[in-house]
Amino acid sequence: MRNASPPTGRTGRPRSAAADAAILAATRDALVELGWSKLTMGDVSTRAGVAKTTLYRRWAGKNELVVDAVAELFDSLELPDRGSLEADIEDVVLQFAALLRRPEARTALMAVVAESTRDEALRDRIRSAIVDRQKRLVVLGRERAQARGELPYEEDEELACRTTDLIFDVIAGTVVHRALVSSEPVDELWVATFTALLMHGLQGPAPA
Amino acid sequence: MRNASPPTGRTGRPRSAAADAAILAATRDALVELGWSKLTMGDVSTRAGVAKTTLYRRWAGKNELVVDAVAELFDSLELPDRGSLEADIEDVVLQFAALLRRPEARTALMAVVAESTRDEALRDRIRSAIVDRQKRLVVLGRERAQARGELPYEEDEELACRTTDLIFDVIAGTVVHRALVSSEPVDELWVATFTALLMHGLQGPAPA
Amino acid sequence: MRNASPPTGRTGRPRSAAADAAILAATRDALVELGWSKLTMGDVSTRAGVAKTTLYRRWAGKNELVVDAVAELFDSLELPDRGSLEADIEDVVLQFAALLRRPEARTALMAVVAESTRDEALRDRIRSAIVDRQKRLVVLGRERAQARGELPYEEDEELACRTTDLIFDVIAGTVVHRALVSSEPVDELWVATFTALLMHGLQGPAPA
Amino acid sequence: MRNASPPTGRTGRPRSAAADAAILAATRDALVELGWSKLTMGDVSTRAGVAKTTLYRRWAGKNELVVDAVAELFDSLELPDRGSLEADIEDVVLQFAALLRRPEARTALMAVVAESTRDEALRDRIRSAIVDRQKRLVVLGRERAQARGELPYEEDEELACRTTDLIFDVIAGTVVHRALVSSEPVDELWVATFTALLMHGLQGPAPA
DNA sequence: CACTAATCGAGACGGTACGTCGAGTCTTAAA
DNA sequence: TTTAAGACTCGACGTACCGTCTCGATTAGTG
Repeated sequence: MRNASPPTGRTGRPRSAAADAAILAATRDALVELGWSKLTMGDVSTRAGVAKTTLYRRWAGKNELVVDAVAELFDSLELPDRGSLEADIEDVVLQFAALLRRPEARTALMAVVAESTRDEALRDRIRSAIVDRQKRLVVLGRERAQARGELPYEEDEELACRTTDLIFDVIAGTVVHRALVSSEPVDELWVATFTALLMHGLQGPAPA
Repeated sequence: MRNASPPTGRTGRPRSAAADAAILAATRDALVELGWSKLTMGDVSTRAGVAKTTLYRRWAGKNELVVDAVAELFDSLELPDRGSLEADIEDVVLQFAALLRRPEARTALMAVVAESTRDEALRDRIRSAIVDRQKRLVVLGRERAQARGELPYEEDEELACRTTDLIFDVIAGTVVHRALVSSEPVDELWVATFTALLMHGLQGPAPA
Repeated sequence: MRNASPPTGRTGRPRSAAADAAILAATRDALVELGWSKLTMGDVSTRAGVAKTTLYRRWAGKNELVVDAVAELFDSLELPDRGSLEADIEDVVLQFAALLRRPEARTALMAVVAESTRDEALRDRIRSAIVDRQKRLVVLGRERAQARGELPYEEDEELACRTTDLIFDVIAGTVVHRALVSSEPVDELWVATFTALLMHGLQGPAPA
Repeated sequence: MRNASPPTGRTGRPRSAAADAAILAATRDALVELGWSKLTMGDVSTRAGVAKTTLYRRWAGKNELVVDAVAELFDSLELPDRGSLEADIEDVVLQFAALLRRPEARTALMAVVAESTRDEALRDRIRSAIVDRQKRLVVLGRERAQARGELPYEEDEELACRTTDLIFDVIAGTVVHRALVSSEPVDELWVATFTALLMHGLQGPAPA
């Protein structure tokens, strides 16, 4: 998530640390008000009280800036222990849905994914700044469920990893699709139905 | 999927039907070569051998044009009868994954969804041109499975409808997330695993 | 001043005579409201309640249309017999100044002259529709002055002609320059001063 | 003749001085080749090797740009001392006629005057950039003639001023009308005749 | 009376230029 | 060396008119 550092030399005026924070906050504000496509670098720099050059010295462009500005929103997701796997899933799905109701998150997430379809570096940045960071939730949920005896321990390391990825894609993908593509509400009724489906899927015989 | 019709009645030179087709084809070509963000209206009009004004007379902007251009790609999806629900699902998931490997589809789909987060009209257009049209596949698959005895008949009309929506979001969302967000391949092994999960989920007790 | 006639054939629907008048009137109205540069053919056709094709069937373009629309304004100039050459000149200069206060005349005259600097045909059209037509005033004034004994008869035909042209250029040019370039008022005091200058010039010895 | 200055004070990159000259030169070139009505801002910017925005940052539009570009052509007019008022006038009239034979001058002068009939600011700009600047020639000619004893000293300041204006309008207006409206050549014969007329006019009794 | 041929309105068509906006870079002086 | 300020080049935007074209619908005179 870190952006390019000063070239290394130690002399000269040091970079303002406050500027970084101001820029990211300004970016989020602008996303809320304007959305991705109408957000401009000039506007962000004005809001942050910073020159455009300062901004370009730290981020390569709009995409990189927005990924960084948005990524930390996803860090707010947590997995409180609700006592059962089913309850844990419902909880995190509702948190995720709430996050996707924030305009800066919904608009930015889809936009950077769209850009990343033609930009390898951006794809990596998204994967490391967002995807991989949130897989921790799936791993943690599985461990708790195993400790509770709700799920068996999986000894095949690679199979466990594939299952983690699958579950992550099913949960995140389904919620995003429901909220942003189908444009339907992610309410408690729907979450309960979805979670039930997922629970049954997970409790079936071990996948191939 | 139809764009705005000529406002008035019968007089005046009629709109060229050929232009519509040429413009949509040019749009898809441009998406392949340039991607969403570098696609320009001027370039599309040039490729189509059409004046820019002709293009704006028929579509309000880039978003609307691209939704129409891409929507018909999705019409190529079919649900051949493979003899079992599981096989049918695997088949259509692979088709969908193949579609998402086409650059014009992957870049455009996410981009218009991103734009739609701030544009009610665009959201409706996406829903009617893409989402609702492809739900037919889920409905058809369910009917075949019921005919085969794989799934029970559901008498509660509204419940059936909610289930259709859920399954659609799970399948489409998961595949899109795997392919475009996680950036992992949708290969036969993964499809089999995912389908197995889904089958177990469906065969569990009726959802709430 | 006449515009292109129907190709010669006698059959077919004849051109509407009313349309011509409506178009020229609409052109003058538009000149008053918009000035030369913002006058558009489409706007004129709308004002005249006529299709654009009808307009182009009769005039080649904006320049030709405006010359015709404006030329007849200049026909309103007259040379009443005020009893002396000096009084006659003052009278016609004031008339001309009044004409140049009309917005459609001031804007159109200069504009078509500007266009004519690069368009031989337009130059001819201006000369025949405006310049030559108004020289009659100079000729008439000279004849009256000669009858009164204010000016000698000139027997050299060609010299008389050159003198007519010179006086026309001096009067028209000076008034136009005062009104439109220097942007100063052409009031009675100025007219008296100018006429006095001109009278002395004319009463000097015969030019070379 | 100066165009709008940078609004604020001292910070930021200063405007390129070279650009100003390049743009004005390019404008004159374009006027020669294309004439007023086919001159485009985009073309001027290309010729000058400058971005269109740079051009608009300095001039409000085509009119203002052309006035500035043409004004300095008029600065080339000079009043050499030929020994008599009559000879001085003949000389400057011939210079002015030569200037009006240059395509960029003839087309642009009339065009901006035409535009100025509907634009107060442009009228002022023409007056200050062209009219007032060239009146110096009349003033200088009068002073020389007075020194030679050809003309009396005028003590009434305001009357002298009005006379200066009148002579300027007579000379400039007549020559322009001859050259551009009547479309007749301004040759030595015509100039001699015109100058003779003017000399007699000036030597008559003092105007009212 | 039907036929013929040019007219009429409406408005879509391919173009060209408009004047504005944003991207990303560069050049100042100040810190 | 970074900073704020702002001018720079470039390229796309969406609009406005241009002058042409294609329609269906009127109008005459002619056959």
